[in-house]
Amino acid sequence: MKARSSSFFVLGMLRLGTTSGYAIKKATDISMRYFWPTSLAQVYPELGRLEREGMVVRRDDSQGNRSRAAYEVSEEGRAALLEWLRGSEEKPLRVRDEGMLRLYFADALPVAERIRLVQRLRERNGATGAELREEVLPLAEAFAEESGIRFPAITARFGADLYAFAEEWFAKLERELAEESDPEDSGPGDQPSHSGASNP
Amino acid sequence: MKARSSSFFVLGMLRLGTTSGYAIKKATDISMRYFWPTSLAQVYPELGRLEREGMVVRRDDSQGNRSRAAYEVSEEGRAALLEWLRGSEEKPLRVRDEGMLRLYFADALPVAERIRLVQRLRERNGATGAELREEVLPLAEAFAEESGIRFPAITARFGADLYAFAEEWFAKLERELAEESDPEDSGPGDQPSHSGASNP
DNA sequence: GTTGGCATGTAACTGGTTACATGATTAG
DNA sequence: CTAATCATGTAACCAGTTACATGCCAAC
Repeated sequence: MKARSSSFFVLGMLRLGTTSGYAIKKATDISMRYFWPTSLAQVYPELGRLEREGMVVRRDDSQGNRSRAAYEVSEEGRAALLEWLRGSEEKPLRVRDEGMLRLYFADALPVAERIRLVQRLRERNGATGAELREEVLPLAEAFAEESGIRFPAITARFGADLYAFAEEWFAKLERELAEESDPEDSGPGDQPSHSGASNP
Repeated sequence: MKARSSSFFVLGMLRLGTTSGYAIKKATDISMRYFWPTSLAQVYPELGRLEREGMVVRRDDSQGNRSRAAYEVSEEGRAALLEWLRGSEEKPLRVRDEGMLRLYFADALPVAERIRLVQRLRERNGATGAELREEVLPLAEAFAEESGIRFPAITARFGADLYAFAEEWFAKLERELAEESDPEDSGPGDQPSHSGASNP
């Protein structure tokens, strides 16, 4: 079996209780899209591959005239998943993000627009954080309660905390840039020294 | 001109003072690889496209027998970059990471191995954080000092802080899991209730 | 009766990586 | 003298996305 992370993604979702391709996509959109977005056009061929490799077994689960497949992870599939989970060398978390690229080049913008850019970046992180906190975390925690499966909730929590951190970080940068460009606006009696190597 | 982020990446790097394709790749490896990894096989064709579109001007910069091209951003190129930097709707920062996938499915592992997985994830974030803190940040700050261009350093700082946060978060999770599975190991007089919805 | 969700799949395209191919110059 | 770095590019491949194509069923 070829070691594609997408295969393990599907395998893992099946082991978590989802049975059909459609269900995998739906469940992912709710809970895992922040760290592993996917599409149906990826899930279906992957299920086919896994079946051919004997990692999953397909069974018909049609309801009346509406066809549906139900997949089950085979013994080999379980073993492969476990082996992958144990896999030792962890590649670094790599982000590839257009927003960060904009930040990197922000010197090209006039000061006021730099601040607006930073503000937008703060807002988008805030929005993602809120989604995770308010929508996916509660669901993941409910799932943990009823099933005893805790790591989906832990993952959601990490996402919520991470994006909250990013939001705060950008909020702080925003304040600092605003203070620099507009010193009179700082608190009463404040000497707005933009000097010392303050945080960002 | 087609709105590919890779075009703006190259455009931006040129505006930052790098002149050749090779130099762009090298500079990226040092400073921006954490948020925008790239390869020569992407940079060269991109430079070609940008030239055909009139965004950059290629000039020969060969040193003796060693050929080298030097690109300069045209007026149109500068305008396009600026427009892109201003571009309003900021797409959410999307991560796609195998490590997080492992975390999500970690319930399938026996407890001791879950902890080891979390430990590995902590370590990889720590390693990336250290690289950013010790290698890229100093360089970016030196560059800021000599050029007045600050946002590369700000970006590096964000990366350093972000990965440090992630490291701490996983360290905390690691401690909590260890305490749960091995209650005698907790501090003297500690009632190791694994109950209350503590952080992760 | 028509919109939206359930359900499955394929085709075309895009963006990116690794490997290949070549050659000059410099540092050890 | 040979390994590393500078320098440019192409070809083959891979993973992922969007768009297309089809049809059932429930809700409004």
